[in-house]
Amino acid sequence: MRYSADHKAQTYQRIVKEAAARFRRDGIGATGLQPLMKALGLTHGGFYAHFKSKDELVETALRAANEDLFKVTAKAFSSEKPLEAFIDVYLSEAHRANPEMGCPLPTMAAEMGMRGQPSPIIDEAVQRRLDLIAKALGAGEAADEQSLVMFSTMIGALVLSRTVEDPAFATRILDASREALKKQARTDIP
Amino acid sequence: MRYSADHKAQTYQRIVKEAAARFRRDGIGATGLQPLMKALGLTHGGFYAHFKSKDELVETALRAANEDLFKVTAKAFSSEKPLEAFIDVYLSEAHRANPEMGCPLPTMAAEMGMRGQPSPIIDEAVQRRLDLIAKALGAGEAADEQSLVMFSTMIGALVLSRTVEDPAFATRILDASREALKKQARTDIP
DNA sequence: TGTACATCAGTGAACGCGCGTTCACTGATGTAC
DNA sequence: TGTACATCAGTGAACGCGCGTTCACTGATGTAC
Repeated sequence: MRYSADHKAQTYQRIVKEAAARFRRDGIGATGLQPLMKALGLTHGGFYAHFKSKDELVETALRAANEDLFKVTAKAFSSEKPLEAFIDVYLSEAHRANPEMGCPLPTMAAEMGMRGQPSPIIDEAVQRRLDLIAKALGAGEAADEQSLVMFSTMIGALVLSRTVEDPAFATRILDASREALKKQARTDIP
Repeated sequence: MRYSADHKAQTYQRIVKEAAARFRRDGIGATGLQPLMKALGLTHGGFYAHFKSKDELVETALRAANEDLFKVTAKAFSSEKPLEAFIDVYLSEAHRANPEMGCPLPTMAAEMGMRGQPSPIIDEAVQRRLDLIAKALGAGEAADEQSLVMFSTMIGALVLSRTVEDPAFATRILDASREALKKQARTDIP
C-alpha cells in the first residue's frame, strides 16, 4: 500500500529513534531488527526499504543520538556557568539511569569499536565535546589537556556508576566526580 | 576416554583463561562457546562437564580476570611510588591495545550490567581498587573521595582511548590523563 | 600379578530458537489521459 | 471529472547460519577382586 507524501520520511525517523534508544540501552548486538520493527507496529521485511543493512542503521542511529545529546547539552553550555551546568547534566542520576536517552559514547560507540565497525563520527563527536569543554575552560593548550582529563573523568564515572550493582555506591561515584570536576571548573583555570 | 588425575582441573582452567580473554576482547555476547572450545582443541558438548551454563562461565571468568589483574598491579602497588606506578600501568598503551589481558571492569563487567547479569564480584573488585588507591593517597574521607575520582578518570581515559579510531588521538587521551593523575598523586594529598 | 568392571571427560549429532537478509507479493495512493 | 495504470512502503514466508543446550555414546584409565 502506498502512503502519503512524507510518510516514508516519518517511518525512517521512527526507526532511527527507536534503534538509537535500544542500541544504547541493550547494546547493538543484543538488539534484533525483528523486535525493533515489531515495536513500531511494522514487519521486519520493510526495514530494507529504508536501510541497506543493520550496520547502516547503526551508523545513522549513532549520528542521531549524538545530535540529540548535543541539543540537550547546548542549553547547559549557553548558561551562565556553562561547564558546571554541563557537568551537572552529564553526571546526573537521570543520565546514569537512562542510557537510552544519553550520551552514545560510553555505550554505542564503545561497542562499535569492539564490533570492528569504526566510524569517523565517533572521533568527531569526542572532539566536539572536548572543544566545548576547552572553550569553557579558556583558550590555550592547558585547556585542551584539561578538557581531555575532565571528559575522561565524566565518561569513567558514568560507566562505573552504571557497572556497579549497589545504587548507593553508584551515587557516591557520580557525586564524588561531579563535585571534584565542578571545583576544578571554578578554580583551576590557569 | 578417561584422563589422568588432574586432567579435568587443567581443562577447566584452560576454558576459563580462554573465555576471560575473549569476553574482554570481543564481548560476552559475541563470544560463542563452540568457537571457544574448538580453539582449545575440544568439542562444544564437553563444555557442560565443567559448567552448568554460559552464565556460570562468565561469572568464573570475571573472577579469574580480576585476580589476574590484581596480581599484575600488585607489583606496582608494592613499589616505591605505588600510585604513580599503578597509573602508568593502567593508562599504558599496552593496556589500551590489549583488552584481553587487561582490567575486566570497563569491558566484561560493563557488558554484564547490560545483560542483566549482576554480580557482587563487580562491586567487590571496584571497592578493592578504590581501597588500594585511597591507601596510597593516605587515610581519611578525602582520600576515599579522591580515589573515586581518580579511578573514574582511569576507566574513562581507557574506554575513550579504545573508542576513538585515530591512534594519535587515543595516545593523547591516555597521556593527558596519565600526567594529570600522576601530578595529583605527587602533590594533591591533603 | 592378572582380569573384570565402573567411571566420566570428551564426542558429535541433534534440539529449538532468533538472527540478518531476500523476495514475490499487495494494495492504497499519485499520476496520466 | 472519471478511468487506467504505475509506483513503492510495507507484508510475511523463507533462506542459511550460529547460538546455547541436551543426550546417547565412547574408550582409556582407575579400582576391586
